[in-house]
Amino acid sequence: MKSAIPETGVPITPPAAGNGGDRQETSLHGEVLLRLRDYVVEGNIPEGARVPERQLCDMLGISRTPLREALKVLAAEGLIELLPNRGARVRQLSQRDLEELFDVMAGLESLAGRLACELITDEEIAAIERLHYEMYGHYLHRDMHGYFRINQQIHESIVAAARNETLKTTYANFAGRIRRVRYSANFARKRQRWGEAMREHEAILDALRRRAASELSDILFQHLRNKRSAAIDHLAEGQDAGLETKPQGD
Amino acid sequence: MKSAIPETGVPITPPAAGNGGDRQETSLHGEVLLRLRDYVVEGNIPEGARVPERQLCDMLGISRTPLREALKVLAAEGLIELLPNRGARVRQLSQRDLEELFDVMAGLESLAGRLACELITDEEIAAIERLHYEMYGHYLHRDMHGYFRINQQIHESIVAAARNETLKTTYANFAGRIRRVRYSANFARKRQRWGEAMREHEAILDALRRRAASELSDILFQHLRNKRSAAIDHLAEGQDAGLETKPQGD
DNA sequence: AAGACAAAAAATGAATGCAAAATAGCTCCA
DNA sequence: TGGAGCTATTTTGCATTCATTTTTTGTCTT
Repeated sequence: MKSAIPETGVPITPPAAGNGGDRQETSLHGEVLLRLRDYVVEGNIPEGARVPERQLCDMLGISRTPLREALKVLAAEGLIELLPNRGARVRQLSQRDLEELFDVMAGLESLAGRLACELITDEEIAAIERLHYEMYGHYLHRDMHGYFRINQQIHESIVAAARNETLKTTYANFAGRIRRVRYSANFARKRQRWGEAMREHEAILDALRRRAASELSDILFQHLRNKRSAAIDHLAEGQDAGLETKPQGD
Repeated sequence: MKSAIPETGVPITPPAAGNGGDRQETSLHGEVLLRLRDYVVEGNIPEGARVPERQLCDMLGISRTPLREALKVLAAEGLIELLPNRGARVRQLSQRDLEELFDVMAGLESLAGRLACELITDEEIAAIERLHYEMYGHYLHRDMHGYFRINQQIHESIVAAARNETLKTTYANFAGRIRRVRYSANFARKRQRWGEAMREHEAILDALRRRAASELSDILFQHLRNKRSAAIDHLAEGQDAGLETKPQGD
């Protein structure tokens, strides 16, 4: 068997027992969609690898119909590619694709900041401040993992403060697309960039406190632009060195 | 028959003859997707109306499998809703939904402007200038339809100048979602707003000439924000007056 | 022995079939 | 006469089946 998929599969619903989780998710195909999306996003399938439907069906314990529906949706989301008569592959992101994705993310966060300034409460800002100082602590301790976790929380808080569900959903979609590279692009050794990022975050917080929408928008865009450069650089190095974007646990 | 769909249906492929169009689009489901998307976007199905699968199948001359795949994709795109066990409905956009969508569009155009400033050529700017003056002509002649057509071309040119296919696709997606309301939201009577819009467009062009990215970003956002207000106002009036968003030809 | 052709096997795309859920239609009762 | 409850029809969700297309494998030719 030349399977490209590691055998991590667990059937979706223990064949006929009540589904243990309280997730009221109806419809098999919806469940399949969630499962498959996570499965792809988390990098369980090698990029560009062909993914036989049958195998996924066996893995998920379903028939091809709902699976194919889910695949179509994932393709529309940009996570996978569907080649006519030749099956599905995990979409391979070129450097250009990544640049584009980062830029769109930058635009979305920039927008989020702008909108957030309109209605954000003092409490929300205070919460972000707390996250900021927590992140600063991780920075001082050189705790990369903790830093990144809080960093994401800050950005998500800003998106949440924009009070725009459509934006939030779109943001989450794009975040999912680049999640795998994001992991590997933690500019691990770029100490200098790290310091820069901290300063940028201070500027973000400052602009947010003053509700300076336009300014915050600029800062966020530039911040993400810099992140993009760091990620692309890191990735390019990694590729040159032959390092694959290996999936790594959360 | 209580059909909600007007009988405009033409089978996708003249049953067994070679497909007349040179559109090499393979795969029935892809064709169905395009057809159905247009069909929905153009407002052929009343909002919120239930749409039996069978009827769409008959209309398109296909079986339910590819149709359902297309429906799932359209749902993921936000054009329709899929209620479990209760079929598909054309998504009804609340006023809040529209506000959110307009804001996201504003963010995307704002981003497009910012990016465009980085690489746009003098020729591209000249082309936009030509469009601008053409639009100005329509403005002077109070030719609403022509004005709007060129207006869209200008905005699309800016998005194109951003040189970001991902952005372009995303933009197109959102544009499709609000297309039906856009038509009806031509702030038809708002002469004052029209003049404002023209002035904003001049500012856009000015910033673009100077490649003033940040400034252009602000102007575009504000421009779209104003458009949003006009659209929402108009729509609210229309609803009060009981005017439905009736589809109108291109 | 290498490449080309052909047949077999497998995978995809779409249609059909079947069970469960929802809607409608109808009867019966207050 | 109006409404609650039950039955019948329709509709949805998923599995299965069938027809093409692709891929693989084996053989033959040069």
